[in-house]
Formats: sequence, C-alpha cells, structure tokens
Amino acid sequence: MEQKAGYEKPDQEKEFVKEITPRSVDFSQWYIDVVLKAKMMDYAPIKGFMAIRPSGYALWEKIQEQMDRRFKETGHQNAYFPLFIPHELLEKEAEHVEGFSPEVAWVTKGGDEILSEPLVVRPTSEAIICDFYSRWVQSWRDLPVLINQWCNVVRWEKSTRPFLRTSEFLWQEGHTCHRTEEEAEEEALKMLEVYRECIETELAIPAVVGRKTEREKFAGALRTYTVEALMSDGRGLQAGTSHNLGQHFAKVFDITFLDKDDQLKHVWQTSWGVSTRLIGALIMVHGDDRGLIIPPRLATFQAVIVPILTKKDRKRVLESVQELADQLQGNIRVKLDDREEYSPGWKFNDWEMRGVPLRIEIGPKDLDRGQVVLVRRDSGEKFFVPREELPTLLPGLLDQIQDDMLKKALEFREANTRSGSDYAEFKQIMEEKRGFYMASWCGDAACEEKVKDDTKATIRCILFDQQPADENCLVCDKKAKEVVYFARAY
RNA sequence: CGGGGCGUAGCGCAGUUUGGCAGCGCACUUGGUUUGGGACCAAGGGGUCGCCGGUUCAAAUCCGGCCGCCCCGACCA
Repeated sequence: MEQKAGYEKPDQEKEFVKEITPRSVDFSQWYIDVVLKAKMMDYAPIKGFMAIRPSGYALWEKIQEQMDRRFKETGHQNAYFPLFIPHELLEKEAEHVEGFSPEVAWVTKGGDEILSEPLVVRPTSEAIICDFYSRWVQSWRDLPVLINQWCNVVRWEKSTRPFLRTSEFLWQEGHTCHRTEEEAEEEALKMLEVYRECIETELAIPAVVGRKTEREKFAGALRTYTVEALMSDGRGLQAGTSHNLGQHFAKVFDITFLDKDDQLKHVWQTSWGVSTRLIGALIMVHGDDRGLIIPPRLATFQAVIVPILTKKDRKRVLESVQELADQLQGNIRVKLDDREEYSPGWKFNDWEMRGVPLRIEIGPKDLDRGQVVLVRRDSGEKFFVPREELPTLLPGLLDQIQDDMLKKALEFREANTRSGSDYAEFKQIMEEKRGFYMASWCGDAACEEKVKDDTKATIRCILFDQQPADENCLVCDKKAKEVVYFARAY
C-alpha cells in the first residue's frame, strides 16, 4: 500500500456523502467523484474530451474575470486568432514542432475535398500569431505588442484527467513583442507575478515561482518560468507558465522592425498562459471528503439560505427567508434554496458537495429568537447570530474564510516542503510523504534524469536568487549551481 | 505503446462458473404524508445485456473477431 501525504483525521461525525470516496482511500477516485458529483464536468463520447458544466464553467468565468482584469491593468488587449494552423507554419520553428508534433490533431479534409495543404488544430498559437506579427510589426513605434487571447486548444493526450489534462482545454495565451531582450524578460517575469498574485489572492492557493530546467521548458522558448502549487496529496502541479521566447520565433517568422538607430532588428517575444487546469488545482488544494470548498472570492454563490419548513410555520419561514435574500443581495452573492421537494438535510449535503462557502439556516425556532444559523464550509463551524447583524457581519466573515483557506493551504505546503542533501532520505520522502523537496543541483540533466528514474519526481522549478545552501549536488555530489524544488507532479 | 481490469436501465451493480421469463439499489414519474444532517408509503415508466459473426430448440451466459472505457507503467506544455 502506498502512503500518501497530508490527510486530515477522519471526521468523527461520519456524515459524509456516500458517493464520494474518502481521500485517504483513493485520492484519484476522490477527485473524479468530486468533479462528477459537484456537476463540474461530464465525460464526452470522445476519449480525453469533456463538457464543462455550469458549476465548473462559472468557476472558469470567475478566474477569467480576475485574470483578464489584471491583464488589462498591465496594458494588454484581447484579440482572437484562427483555430487552424497551416502545417508549414507550425514546422518553421524546429524545437517547437518537435515538442508538439506527437500531440497535434490534423484536418486533412474540407467537406469532400482533400486539402492540398493539411491544417493542424492549434496546440498553442505561437506559429499562427507570429505569422500575423511579421506583418503587423514594421517600426519600433509598433512596439511593444501586448496581446492576449482567450481560446481553446487541442493536444492529443495519451492519458487524461478531467481539468488537469484533457485533449481540449480552455486557456488564455498572451503573446507579446518587444524592442529589447531586457524588456521581454521584464514582461515574462511581470506576467509570472500576475499569475502568482492572482492565484494566491483569488484562488487562495499559495504558489512557488521559479524557472524551468531545459528538460521542462516550453518547446522553442529561451527560458520558461513557472508557477507551481502543491496539491493535498503531496503532488506538484504546474499552475501557469510564462516564457521568454527570445528571438527564436522572430527569426524564423521574420518579425523585424526598423529601430531608432536605423537598424533592422528582430523583436524579442514572450508568451504566457493559464488554463482550466486551475480548476483542478482549486479542487485538489481545498477540497475535502465532503466535496468542493470554493474560496469566497471565486464562488458564484457565497452563501446559500436553507429554510427549515414545517407544516405549521411554512409560510412565515418562506416569507422571512425571501426577505433576507432580498436584503443581502448586492451585499454578497446569495442563493435562496426554497425548493420544497428536497429535505434540509439533502440540501446541506448537496451545497457542501458543491463547495458553497457559507450556509444560512432559518427555521421556526430561529424566527422566534431573531437569529440565524451560520455554518462555514471550510471549517464546519456552526454559530448562531442575531439576524440584524448579518449584513454587516457577512462580508467580513467571507474575507475571513478566504484568508483562512489561504493560510491552511500555506501551512500544508510549508509542512510538506522539506529540504536536505541526503539522497537516500530524499528518495524515501518522495516515495512516502511526497511534497516539495528543496535541494542543491549541479545543473546536469543526467542528475535530473536519474532522480526521475529513481523516484518519478522531477525538478518543478529552479528558485530565483538562491545560493545553494549545500555546496554539492543532491544526486552526484559535484559542485552545485542551483537550488531547486523536486516533486512528483501531475 | 506494454501489463491488468471492465462493458447488463440515467448512475452503481448482481446474474455469466453450470445456456431456460432481464433483476436489485439509487435516480426518475404520479398521488399522499413529511421537512433542524441525503424522509416515508403506495402505484408507475425506463433495456439493441458494447458491436459483428458462430454453436444451439434456446445465448447476457459458450466460441471467434472487433470496438470502447478505467487503473498501473511508458510518453508528455
């Protein structure tokens, strides 16, 4: 039996929804159960594809809204580029095509006609966008180009998991052109920080930033930066990436401009993206054995009001909750669940499974006492509060929940981030406890490869501005150059 | 691509060994009673047993072929 990291003690109450496999039994099955039972997605009749259902898509819309706002604030504009890419364009950048060709989907026919020039469905849009940029950029006055697109991409994956790796997924890809290398580097790092901050603030996920190794970097990039998060089973997940593309694409796609000094130069480019994978991260960082826990800032409904209806008091309870719902609208995002065909207990379980941060219960007894029952989804805490205090109390409580969720995730990550210089100990930790392991590395791909063979762990990122604490490489014991995080990753 | 498992109602499964009326739980529909942690009673609806072929009086069940899905590995922004 494989041991897994970081499970909570089983809840004493044992009131869990039966359909969800406990995390301690089988984390993968737990994840699948949650995404299905919370109606986040459904499997498509094609392997590796899925429908994102309204409650999953609502999360994506919130993520988009928050990311998009930050992109605009940093000077970017949205645009849209074609779904199909002529194969010859994709082929131009050698490393790029080599990286993606195993997973591209092809279009070889249009109607009844066999296409003379086959098309590929975009696995990412560098090629087609660079083709446009070569015409749009002429002068230093055209720079910088700061464009983002929200779209779908297709990568023919061999093994897939809902939200984490599907053959089609939704994402955004920023594509920028700059006059100088410094400016491109600054952009790549700026957007990396936008990702980190947004993921931390909105998704309540603490993320580590760093640089990818040669082995892990984007096909065709000069350097790849990454935002890495730790899931509650101790595995790492790449939550976003930002690339300094250098002039690789500019040279093959001929994106040139006449600079102030009258010299014809190639632009320096970046690209950066986050995808619907973030939804998977959200589930795996915050979820528990009852299902999802959505941070208040991203929740479609921040609180759900469940009336307790009895035959005698039905009418006055219904009137009262309606009044409360009206009163709270505009203050917080609230949902009144006044369906009479479901029992309160059923609703409690259902809304918990779907992760609504707060539940407000109101029954006859509460009406008599002028109070409501509040239940926090994240902690399970239950309290009785005077009804008139709700409008002032709720926004603060939601902020508190958001903070507590981030704090809890951060504590988990810290407790599961270890460091050391003993390779045997490292192997044991990757096998038993997992989590992040910080260590010194010589920079040699062979050591990276050996770790993978021995432990299935990979270098998630090279930390910025860190001098190796240990002088020697964790693996080969030669002089170390970098400090890296190892983890088994999704 | 390699190893293992599975395919029967919307979902989860039994039935296959030993061929003989297509079953159970949940969900769904209608009516009634209920409602403070997945309520109860009654009456209903729902099937190309993955597909194609073979054996047989008779196939979910036996035989052959094919397809698909899941898990583990390999590969993988």
